[in-house]
Amino acid sequence: MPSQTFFNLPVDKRKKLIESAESEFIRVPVFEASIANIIKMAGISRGSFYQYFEDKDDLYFYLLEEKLKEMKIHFIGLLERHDGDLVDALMEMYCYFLTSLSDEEEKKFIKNAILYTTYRVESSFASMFDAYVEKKEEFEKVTGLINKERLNISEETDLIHIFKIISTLAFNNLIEKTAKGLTDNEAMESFEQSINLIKRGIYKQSYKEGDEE
Amino acid sequence: MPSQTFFNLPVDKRKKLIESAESEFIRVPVFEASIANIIKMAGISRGSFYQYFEDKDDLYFYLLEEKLKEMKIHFIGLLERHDGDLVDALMEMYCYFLTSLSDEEEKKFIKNAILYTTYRVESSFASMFDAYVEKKEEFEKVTGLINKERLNISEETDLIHIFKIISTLAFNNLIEKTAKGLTDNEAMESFEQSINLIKRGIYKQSYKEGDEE
DNA sequence: CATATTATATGACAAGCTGTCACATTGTCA
DNA sequence: TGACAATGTGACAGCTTGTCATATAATATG
Repeated sequence: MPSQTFFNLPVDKRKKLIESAESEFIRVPVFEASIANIIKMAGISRGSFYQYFEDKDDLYFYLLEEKLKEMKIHFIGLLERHDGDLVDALMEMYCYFLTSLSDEEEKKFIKNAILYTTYRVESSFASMFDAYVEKKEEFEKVTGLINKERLNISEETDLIHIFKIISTLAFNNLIEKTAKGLTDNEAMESFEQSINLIKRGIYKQSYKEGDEE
Repeated sequence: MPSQTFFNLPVDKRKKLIESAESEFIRVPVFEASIANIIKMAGISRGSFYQYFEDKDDLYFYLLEEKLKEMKIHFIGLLERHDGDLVDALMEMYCYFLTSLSDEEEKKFIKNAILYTTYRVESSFASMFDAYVEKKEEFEKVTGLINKERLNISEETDLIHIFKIISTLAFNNLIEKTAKGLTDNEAMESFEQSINLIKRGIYKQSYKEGDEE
């Protein structure tokens, strides 16, 4: 987390610093980004930088999470609009995310995040979908909205697993899209095909029942 | 790829170099690993290092892929042993991978790979499961072995999607296990629960049919 | 055998990076 | 005005990487 000093900064200065950082993270992935570049652009001294942030990562994850914050807000609304259909809501969520990456710069930022994703980056993205799993009350607020009638759930934990499966697939679809340069449509189609498969099950009903121990 | 010069090296020297590199990648993740440390341990000069490898990544991915090579060999055998059941074969594959990470050092190496996974690392791991998708003939050799009767496939591409879904889930399970320090059993259980969900489908049959457009 | 040619090995080096610290400046309150 | 805290500064040590002129070893050729 950035220090209080950073948040005490006059708006202009803070804004300039953030913009400088963004433009550096647009240029190259985190691990290649240079603090020297950022402070040069922002016109602050090296010492100041370390007064605001612990290190490069501290700044980076602050930015990344700020960018993802507004995404999270949408989810509950989407769930209501889809009559509690978890899958449909998550799918539109992902679609919204894809199309909201409107300008080129935003896309490059995400590309640098995605292609050099570490566990921590993935967690940030995952929390866009399942932040609710962490905080019990938030989670229950969401599960209350979900139409469970529709889902093939036998245990309590199944719901969490479904959450995880879908967000994992969404995230992986994003990586694939980014790496292979797919269009939004191509990515969404591939995603839909996967989702349809797991909706209806990858095993035929007849075999399944006979096979299960 | 390492240069020919590297492969021409006397066995002892090459071995020592590889061991030095391994111990550095066990100590810290790639992006923190220091070439200086590796060459000091291996007793070679800086210049030589750059005659063998393009850069740190070149060495790293050479090592990583060597480690994964033997894993791939198992897969066809597993598929036969499971009467062409794709899911069961992939599951045992993953289980084998987990338990084969026997010694502590091997585990640390993988941990450093997993927690600082980039797209390239993920691709290396993915290729353990779906290398076959890339090479057409290899792929057909494998698909020939798969019992498709059992699977809920309507389009040609569904099979590839199933491959991808399962390997994505396996990889993500590995990340989760590593990050949260789960035991092999805990990880496998969680993985099985996810797999069972997608085997039978996450939507109830009745709703599905009525809902689909 | 001697010499030419190619392959390999070396470490000093420029240019870059990070995080720290003694010090300078600014702001605030009594 | 003085005193104290908050903030800003850039030189610095110590690390990093990749290059290159040079030295040595190995092989081929007349």
